Amino acid sequence: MSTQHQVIHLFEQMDSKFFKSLGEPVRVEILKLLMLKGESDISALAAELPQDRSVISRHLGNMVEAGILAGRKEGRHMFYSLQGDQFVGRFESILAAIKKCMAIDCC
Amino acid sequence: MSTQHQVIHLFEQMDSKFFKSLGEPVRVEILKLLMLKGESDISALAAELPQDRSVISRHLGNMVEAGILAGRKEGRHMFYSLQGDQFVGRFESILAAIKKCMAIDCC
DNA sequence: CAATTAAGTGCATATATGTGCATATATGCA
DNA sequence: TGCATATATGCACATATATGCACTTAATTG
Repeated sequence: MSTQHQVIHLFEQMDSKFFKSLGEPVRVEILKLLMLKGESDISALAAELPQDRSVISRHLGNMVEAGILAGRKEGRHMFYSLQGDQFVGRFESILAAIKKCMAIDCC
Repeated sequence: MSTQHQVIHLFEQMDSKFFKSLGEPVRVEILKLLMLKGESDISALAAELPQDRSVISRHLGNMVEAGILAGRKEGRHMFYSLQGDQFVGRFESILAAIKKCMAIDCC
């Protein structure tokens, strides 16, 4: 078991919106494309995916909401890109918190 | 952007079943309880949650499927516990893979 | 064996979510 | 201004998921 304090700290890091967003395969595909192509607009992403543009648009909105992507508007184009530092930081925080819990005598 | 090889390696680690499981608040509550109380049976967990026992049972099954928990049967009790090492390892693999992608010139 | 207790399953249902089409909104351009 | 392009939104619909109740299955105990 772990101490209450450490567990509470862990679960402050574990945002269900973040995991839920990463739990949808189409969104993960979008993430993959953004890492390979770099910042892209919706048309460029939709061109490589079977879903409708409107669907991609909504998934992108979801990922911005979840703090995974950043959106930048330029003229009539909307460019999306991975929030690299925040994305890494998110996993680092969670991992550090889990390790603290485990270090005690948990599991 | 990152190289295709590294991105592919990252997305081999990112199992949607794992994230989907962690994206459900009730399952996260169960995880929290298991970290605080240690290995527990369904009745003990259900006693601290508003949902029906059958619901807790199904969530526990989901988390075993996702590789988060381990189940151990003892008599008529079914004990569940966090797969601590695997859980940490999962986040470590993902984080390492992300960092390799980021190290290039991505994002 | 009958009764009790723990867990899992079948079923119905409410809600959430992904999807695509049609349309609205916004921007750039001739 | 009129038209084309890029994105977002309203809507309908199919599927997925969470939930609780009733019941079954499994194991202990009288």
